[in-house]
Amino acid sequence: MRPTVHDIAAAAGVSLATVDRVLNQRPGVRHVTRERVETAIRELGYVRDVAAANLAKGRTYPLVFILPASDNSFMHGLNAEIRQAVLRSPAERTDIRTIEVPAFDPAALVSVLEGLAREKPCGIALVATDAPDVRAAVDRLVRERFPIVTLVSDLTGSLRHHYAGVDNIAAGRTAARLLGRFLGPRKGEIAVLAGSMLVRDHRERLEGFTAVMAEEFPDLAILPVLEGRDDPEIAHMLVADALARNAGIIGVYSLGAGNRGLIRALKEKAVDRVLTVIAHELTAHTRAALIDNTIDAILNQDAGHEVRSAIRVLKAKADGLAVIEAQERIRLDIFLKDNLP
Amino acid sequence: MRPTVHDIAAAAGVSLATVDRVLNQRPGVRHVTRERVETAIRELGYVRDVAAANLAKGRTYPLVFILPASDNSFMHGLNAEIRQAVLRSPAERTDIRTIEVPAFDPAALVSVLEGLAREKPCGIALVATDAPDVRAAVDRLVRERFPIVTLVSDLTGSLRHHYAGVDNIAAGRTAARLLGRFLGPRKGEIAVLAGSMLVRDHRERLEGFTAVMAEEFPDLAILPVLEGRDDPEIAHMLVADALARNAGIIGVYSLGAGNRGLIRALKEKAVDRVLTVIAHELTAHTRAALIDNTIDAILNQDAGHEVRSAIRVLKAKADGLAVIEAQERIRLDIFLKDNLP
DNA sequence: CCAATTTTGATGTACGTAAATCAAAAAATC
DNA sequence: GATTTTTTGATTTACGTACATCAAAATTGG
Repeated sequence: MRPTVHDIAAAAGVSLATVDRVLNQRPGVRHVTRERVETAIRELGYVRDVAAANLAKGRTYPLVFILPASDNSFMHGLNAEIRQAVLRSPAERTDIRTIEVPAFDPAALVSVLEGLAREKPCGIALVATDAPDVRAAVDRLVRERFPIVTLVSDLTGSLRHHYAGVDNIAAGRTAARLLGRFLGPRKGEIAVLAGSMLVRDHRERLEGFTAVMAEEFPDLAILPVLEGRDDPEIAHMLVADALARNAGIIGVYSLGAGNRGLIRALKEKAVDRVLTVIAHELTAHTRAALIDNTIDAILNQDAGHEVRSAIRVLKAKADGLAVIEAQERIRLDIFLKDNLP
Repeated sequence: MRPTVHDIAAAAGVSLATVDRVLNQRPGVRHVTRERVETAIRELGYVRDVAAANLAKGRTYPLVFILPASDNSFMHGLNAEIRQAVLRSPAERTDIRTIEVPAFDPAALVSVLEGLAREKPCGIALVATDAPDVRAAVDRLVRERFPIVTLVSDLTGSLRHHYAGVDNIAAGRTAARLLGRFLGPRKGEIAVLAGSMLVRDHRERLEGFTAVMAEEFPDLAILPVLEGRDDPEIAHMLVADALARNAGIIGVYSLGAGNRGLIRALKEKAVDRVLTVIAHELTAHTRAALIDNTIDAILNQDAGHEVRSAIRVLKAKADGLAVIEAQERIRLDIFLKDNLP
């Protein structure tokens, strides 16, 4: 059986109360005694029974999720997964609150973060907007010992404890290689549809994409990026226009949201030509398009996994426990029509 | 706050002891009283606090993993993941034992399964060998209320509670489409290297592969399957021989283990020709081959995820709890050189 | 060496559930 | 209606930890 506090007390030759004082870093223990207890803990390999501790403390984990108020399928999906997590709250002892902030608005995000310090959640997950002020606010909270994870979009260079999202540079590189290999020896032009170059994950995807294209597929020329603002209408307009004006387009990489518009444009304007299309995010629309061959491959991040991972990591950090690294790696899912879930 | 047994007792107008009798299906409760308690449970939305219950019971979960004694990278990896899980046992209250049985030997597997009934584990995970006797043995154990999950290789048509592994037909189909698309307009022959057609997962991969090849890539002809018995030496010999004798081979699909031999053969015999190669299972060898362009894509199943999933599912079944379906779906990972973990 | 202070021990209660015991009440049997 | 049997209640202990209180011991300062 694993050792208990009683075993530690016996081994260290002190009382239960003293062990408790050491374990919960309460004052009133002489330095030498504290060391004696800590030695016993190490030697017996004691690990606190988190379940029993939580029971005794009546502990819950108040968590805050901060999301951009974006009206696209992916954010809706992310929201839905958080609601699922809320349903599991009783069993997981979590108490989850979500806050919506205007998208692409660092100031709003910062003010929410500042307000949070007072309400003392035991963990914060946020879809980061990449700005110096946000980084500073996050770093401040981390220094005040709040566990913080970034979700979907990272905040490189900040002190956040963990990033629950995919490697977007790798995603862009993967998209490029898939597109390049699928196109084979053909020469032509590639249209790229993004949401906004102000968002870090989109910038990174493009960066990875152009890098591999330049290195490995010199016969494919990347056209200037179309910024669809993750809006189906704008995306439709931009793509339809590009296809109408440029007959040399043989491939499309859609690295953001708004794929509904892209798909409509492809069906209207590309019936007579063979396009190879790679898009991000598996939704009802992209799934249907993959099945009817309008899209050739979908790169996806599993929002459910991201949310569950963020919660696990925040709880672990709050308890000062280790996480299973491999379990928390968010994979880049590649879907062809054959391996759809 | 979530309701406790006390609340149920008060609501149903019975004592704590009676609630306990109902909850733990102990005898000595009149039918009408039992119903009154169950109604209260439903109306208050009571859910047993598993952590507290386990604490009170001093419960552990004795689990058994039954694995084939195969000497290949994948099985070594699977074993390593189980050892990792053993290290987490104290925190997860598991008590994991692994049993090795000769590979491809239904009789041995059956006799292990029969022996298990006496030792009363609270859950069994097995890499199934697909045979009627095995199915019967599994069904018998399920009827005796043992939670059972198949791992890596399924036992279709049996009563097993869950399958922790990938959809191998989908894997084969995906491999075919990747290979077909990568090869583009080229015509030629495809070599297929398998472990053994006696193993269900290999049969299924081949089935999916040939189906998509026939439907969508009629210009590619599949050569007779090479059975390498998951052995690098045999694989090397078979592939080297095939390449030497057939100049028309332009693609290879390796759907089993023994890729070390395949890679060596490719490097020796295919320096002067352009081959497109898809293999299964990410190991040190396949990873290196992917990076140096010997292999074009690797399909993988995450052994760590499979083991953790099997454990979660077995524990949940033992407690009669629901599992998060999406979390337990084992994905088919597709790795190009750009998205390696 | 005494007093003041700090450190330690002993003990009890609590968390939500399991499991056991024994007495009391209710129902079924004759 | 008395007796047996079944059902229910009341109470206790336990799991491993947290946390509080009060007394006792050890240490420190003067």
